[in-house]
Amino acid sequence: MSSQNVRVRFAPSPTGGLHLGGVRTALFNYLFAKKHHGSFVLRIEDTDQTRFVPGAEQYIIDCLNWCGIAPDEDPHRPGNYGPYRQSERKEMYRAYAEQLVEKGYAYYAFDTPEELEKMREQFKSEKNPSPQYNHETRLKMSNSLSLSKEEVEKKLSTNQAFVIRIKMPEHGEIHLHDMIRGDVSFQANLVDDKVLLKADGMPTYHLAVVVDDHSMEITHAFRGEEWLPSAPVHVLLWEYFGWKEKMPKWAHFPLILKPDGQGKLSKRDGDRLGFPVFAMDWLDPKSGEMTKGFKEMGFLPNAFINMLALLGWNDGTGKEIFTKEELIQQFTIERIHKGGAKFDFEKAKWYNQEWIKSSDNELLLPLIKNILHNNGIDADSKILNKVIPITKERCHLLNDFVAQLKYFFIDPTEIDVDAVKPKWDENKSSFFHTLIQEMNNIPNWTAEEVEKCFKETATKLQFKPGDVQLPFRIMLVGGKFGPAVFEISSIIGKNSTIRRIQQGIDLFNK
RNA sequence: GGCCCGUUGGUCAAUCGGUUAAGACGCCUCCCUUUCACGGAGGAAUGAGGGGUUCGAUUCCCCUACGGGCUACCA
Repeated sequence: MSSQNVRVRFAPSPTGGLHLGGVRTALFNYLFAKKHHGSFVLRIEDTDQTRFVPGAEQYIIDCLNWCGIAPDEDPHRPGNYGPYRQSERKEMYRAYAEQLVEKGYAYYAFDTPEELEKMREQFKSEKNPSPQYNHETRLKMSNSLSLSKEEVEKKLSTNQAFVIRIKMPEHGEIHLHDMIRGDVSFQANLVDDKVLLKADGMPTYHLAVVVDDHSMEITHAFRGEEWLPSAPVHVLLWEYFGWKEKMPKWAHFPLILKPDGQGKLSKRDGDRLGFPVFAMDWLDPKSGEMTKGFKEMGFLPNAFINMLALLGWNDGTGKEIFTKEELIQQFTIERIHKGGAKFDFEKAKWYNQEWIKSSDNELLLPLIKNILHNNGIDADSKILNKVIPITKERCHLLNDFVAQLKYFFIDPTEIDVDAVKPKWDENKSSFFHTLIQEMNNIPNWTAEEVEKCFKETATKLQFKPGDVQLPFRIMLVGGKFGPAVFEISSIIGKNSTIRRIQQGIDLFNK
């Protein structure tokens, strides 16, 4: 295979927020394309007009952009294979479907939804709870196989609604080579006569995916495992159209599962367990409901894709932190797992923390500044530059910076009184009074000077510095956390330090 | 029910017939630190079950069990 012309596609339907699993599918496509110097295309599968959600398409593109895996070709940046929305390709599908009917590989079916329902009721049994439209039942239904030529002509000429169904063979096996799973085979007669063209003239996924992958010259078709059962239909279609030689190589990715219980991870699980499932905030235009995204939750895009890539894939060395470039370099479809993986938000946060720790100030500063601003704190960049490096190892999420940084800019609003009060007495009170006086005499307000002053005062009043250091920290910070106290004191300055000590004394004396 | 896919610690997972069955997250202990974290050192914890094949199976095959997906004019 020539590496030059690799073309892969991510083909979501614009029906709502972009799910983790969707992003990972997009990511694997992207990595594969980039590794082989090929093209990554975004195709919008909007053939179900009843499920169309305005804004969802742009949202998907926004998500991919945020992740840093923007497509090379999409509806806004078309290449030579447009249109990139299936709704705009509508005309071509009918001709292909008709072509199949002519060749005898498909047929017209006139059954109404009610009739289909009736059939399913009628043939339903304990042994067969969901009867199919297949070689066993199709002659009992209303279609161009069961009806006379005249009847069919009449229905067609009177514009009676119809669909086109594939006529699955009654014998033989259909083989498929999956890059992850190897050979997979299906009994042809066990697959039903799937609808190819719907009554509204739109194709179903089955027709569209084959026609479009062919006309867009897709070389590798990657999708979630949920598509495996219908893969034989697609393989057959490639054959029936006479395109078998150009059929893309397949790979079906394992599913991302719920952390607890079992089943596919859904948006509901995120709501229930308190973590995001969508890449970015999604505002449903119909319900007005807002669903949290990884971005807004405080994830770095590189951490997000790193985490996703390692959910079901690894390079075999035990390495876990990868830049996007490293992922592109190391990625192979064959090393993707076969089994589904339960999503673990704790591990996801660990990835983010690793990325925060190793990210440069230039990258972090604008993001943090913005988050602080949204929390009512307008932080000075000069101070932020000093303070981010000494607090970032404490943050799993970008939003954690609010708590870790707040006290550098404003006096603490919540003070952990309980950590001090039990051991607070007259002597400590007077120590801090003295400390204020001594501090007033410090000419150069540096961490070293503050520390020296603090310890000398403590010794002078016969305190072990450690006994008064915790109250000092709590006065400045509000709680038992943060970098070295004297460092903090030096950064917030003499005035703020003294003010907070005074406030602390007042509070603890109460 | 049928079809398809899967199954190594709580979770993510390495191993491509021979290992004391890696590593990571989480958890626990200790060290560093008179805060929290980072860092460091330890610890508990894994091959679903049964048959084969083989000198030797986590690894290959079969069966069972379990889990998941699909079974729409949705993708």
